[in-house]
Amino acid sequence: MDDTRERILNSAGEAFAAKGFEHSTIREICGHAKANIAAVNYHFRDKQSLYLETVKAAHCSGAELPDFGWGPDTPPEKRLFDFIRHMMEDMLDDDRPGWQVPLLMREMARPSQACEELVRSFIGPKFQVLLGIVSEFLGPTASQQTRYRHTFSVVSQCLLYRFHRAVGRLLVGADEFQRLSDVQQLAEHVTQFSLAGLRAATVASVPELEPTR
Amino acid sequence: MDDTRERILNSAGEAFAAKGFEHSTIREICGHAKANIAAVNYHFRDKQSLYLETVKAAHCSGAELPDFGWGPDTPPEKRLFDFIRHMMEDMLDDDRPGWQVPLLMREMARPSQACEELVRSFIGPKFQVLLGIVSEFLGPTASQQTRYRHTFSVVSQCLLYRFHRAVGRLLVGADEFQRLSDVQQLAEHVTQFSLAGLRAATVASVPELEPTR
DNA sequence: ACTCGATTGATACAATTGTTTGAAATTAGA
DNA sequence: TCTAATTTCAAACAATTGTATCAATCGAGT
Repeated sequence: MDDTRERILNSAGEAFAAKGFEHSTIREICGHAKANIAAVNYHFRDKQSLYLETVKAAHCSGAELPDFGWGPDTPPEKRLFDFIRHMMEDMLDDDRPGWQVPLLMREMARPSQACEELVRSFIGPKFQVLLGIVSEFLGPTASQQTRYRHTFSVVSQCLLYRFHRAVGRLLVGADEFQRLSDVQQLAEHVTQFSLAGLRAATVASVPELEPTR
Repeated sequence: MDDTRERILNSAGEAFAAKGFEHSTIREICGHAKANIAAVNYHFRDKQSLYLETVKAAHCSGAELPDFGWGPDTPPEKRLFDFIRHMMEDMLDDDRPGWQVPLLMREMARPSQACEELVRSFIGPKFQVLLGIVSEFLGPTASQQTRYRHTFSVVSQCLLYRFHRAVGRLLVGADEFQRLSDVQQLAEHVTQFSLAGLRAATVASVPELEPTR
């Protein structure tokens, strides 16, 4: 029965997500998992490999690309909002069970060896979806650089409220920051802000079609 | 002669900036500073206090609010661009001497006890400047929440290229990401994108001027 | 029931690290 | 020059941590 492996993986996930790699000790992980110290050496090789397996498990069982129920006639505005809203929910909903998302956030904040596969199999696909949506706004004439820049401009707004939470709280006060982090309102704001930016880029790239739209 | 203190502070700054708090050892710091191990106990109290002093020194001697030479008639568009451009230069210019900025970036990425004063005396003032510029666009009727949200939307775009550099490189390729990180072009893009978002908010807050879409 | 591989368990090991200590050396003031 | 405070130095301490060892235990196939 390979139950021990699972227990350790789970306990390690919690520990790594809560306290990071360095501050998590094998003894504590195994203690919480009711396993022997040597089990981590047997089932995994060492602490580093255990961490890699943990990250891998996180983005496998973790949040997957959801089916938004988009049809071919779903307007890009709605796609953009859905995507942003989904991303916000994933990142900002704190009282959600599971260590997976927090662990991935931690890995993103200070990338290690595990980041490469994380991007390839988790972040990358999502990025491509957003890149597609953004490209619908920019049109076929936009350069790849332009597409990238605008996509980054959109995601960056989502990332801030998670990755600079501490700074945000100190800047505007904890309670105000909490209010600002309301997923629905935040998604609406980011969508509106980004829509304007995207449409402006479209206009700018086709100078002869100036304002009157 | 209190030269040893300075040498240790400098050496510690380099180490903390390069490898972080946990991976920097007192022995290595003192070795590089040609000081005795016990000197850090004598001049500072312990490793933690040394780190706090290092961060403090970083944002004191580090980048200060520059004089942009703005006059009372400087248009907010130019102020916005100047601010963004300055922020980009501070964060993205890698081959600049000094460990100060990298250390502050590290502290922002994973805030510790030192973050509080960092925000108060370094980030806060800059944030207020941008908040003022943004408010010029939004007008006096905008709520405080709206001001905050738009300010965050602007800064977030700047932060991404520094704090998610590793992910960005993996997403679009190292060379492409390098090209995307060109300060001048990037500042222009973020300014354009943000200008559109800010102007759209202004329009939206005055419903009777709705665009005929 | 027996055997062999897989798994678990208690313990020891080696290395690192932050911190402390107390004596020596240096410096500054009278 | 003498003295007292400041600063440096080498060494050791205590605690932690990842890893390795090797015997004990378990489980399934024969």
